[in-house]
Amino acid sequence: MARANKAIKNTSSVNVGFEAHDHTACVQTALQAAEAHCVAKGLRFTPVRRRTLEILLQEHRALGAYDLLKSLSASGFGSQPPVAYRAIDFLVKNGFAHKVEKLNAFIACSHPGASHSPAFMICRTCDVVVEGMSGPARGMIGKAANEVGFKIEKSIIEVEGICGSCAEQASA
Amino acid sequence: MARANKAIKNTSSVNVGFEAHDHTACVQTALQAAEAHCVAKGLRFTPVRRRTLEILLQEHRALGAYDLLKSLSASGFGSQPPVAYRAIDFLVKNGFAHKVEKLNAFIACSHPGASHSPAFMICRTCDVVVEGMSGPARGMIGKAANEVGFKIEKSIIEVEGICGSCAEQASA
DNA sequence: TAGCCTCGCGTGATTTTATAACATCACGTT
DNA sequence: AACGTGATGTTATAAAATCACGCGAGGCTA
Repeated sequence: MARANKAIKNTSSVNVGFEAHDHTACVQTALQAAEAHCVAKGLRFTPVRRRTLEILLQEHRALGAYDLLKSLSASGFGSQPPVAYRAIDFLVKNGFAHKVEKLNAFIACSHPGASHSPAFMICRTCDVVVEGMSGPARGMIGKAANEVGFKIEKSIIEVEGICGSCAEQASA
Repeated sequence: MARANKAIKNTSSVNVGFEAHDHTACVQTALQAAEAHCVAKGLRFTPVRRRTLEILLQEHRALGAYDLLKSLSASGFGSQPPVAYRAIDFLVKNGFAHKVEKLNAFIACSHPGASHSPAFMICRTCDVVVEGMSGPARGMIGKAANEVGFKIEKSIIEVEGICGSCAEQASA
């Protein structure tokens, strides 16, 4: 699990770090927001699903399905892949989490509610993933799509590179 | 191999179809261009690598590594995964082919030479993949990256949706 | 030309990621 | 209580990717 493990070494994100960021509270807030959303939409925010989102929120980084599965089974849920994949599917379908295709990994949504197409910046050194926002069907690709009559439904935008802190360390 | 097989049913692309498009010639041209590029750069365009590119060019669609492997072994090359992956790595590294992350599949480059960041349109109905062009680090994500000091090295842009011909069929 | 080095290739084995298929259980409806 | 639906759990398997080892062809130096 080279790639997945590589991600583990980094726990903070570029957004966190200064003030002591009450992560516990922010996780709770996000969970409550998700719960409210599910109630409103008639979705079942079951224990596995809730716990899965909680793990993603706590870790605050992209986790592989099998990393999640490990945590879930440690939490008393099933230990077989479908347990994790089904929970992930639910979260992704409903916008609570996203898949980072480049990493085959999943991350809690940073902009819940805001119906958005996510765009990820992935540091190749520390594997931190930051979610920016992006409108769908934009730029040259949107134009190209129009020209050939292609109707964009979903866009995947992921950029790889080096983040600010890693760049500093490299030049230091 | 659900996803990979699904792709098989479509052999043409939105770019092909009117005139009888001499595909044999266009494959040969592309191969010769690749060969020339390798000679110029001191790269070894070996038989497996050449054949791998040839297959991708002939098929003119995204192929999984194991689809490629099957063709390669049928052509007299090795039958184990590394055979395909090593050839693919070479082609991707040198810009002769691209990986479509969303499909875990590979496709010959449509704009060889033009040092570009590819952008793919993927039809969810027929799985045809069309490569558009895109400058690196553009749009909102480029802006967001600047703001947080993230240096973009490579961008992955893939949009999913429905292509012109599939849309027509659906409405017919 | 012999010795050496590097790189590409072939193979076996394994790891990582993802799905299929099927039984059971909880819940709401009738 | 009977039923349908959807969530969960399990076994098994498929699909995608990598590791590790050895061989051999080509260049290089001596």
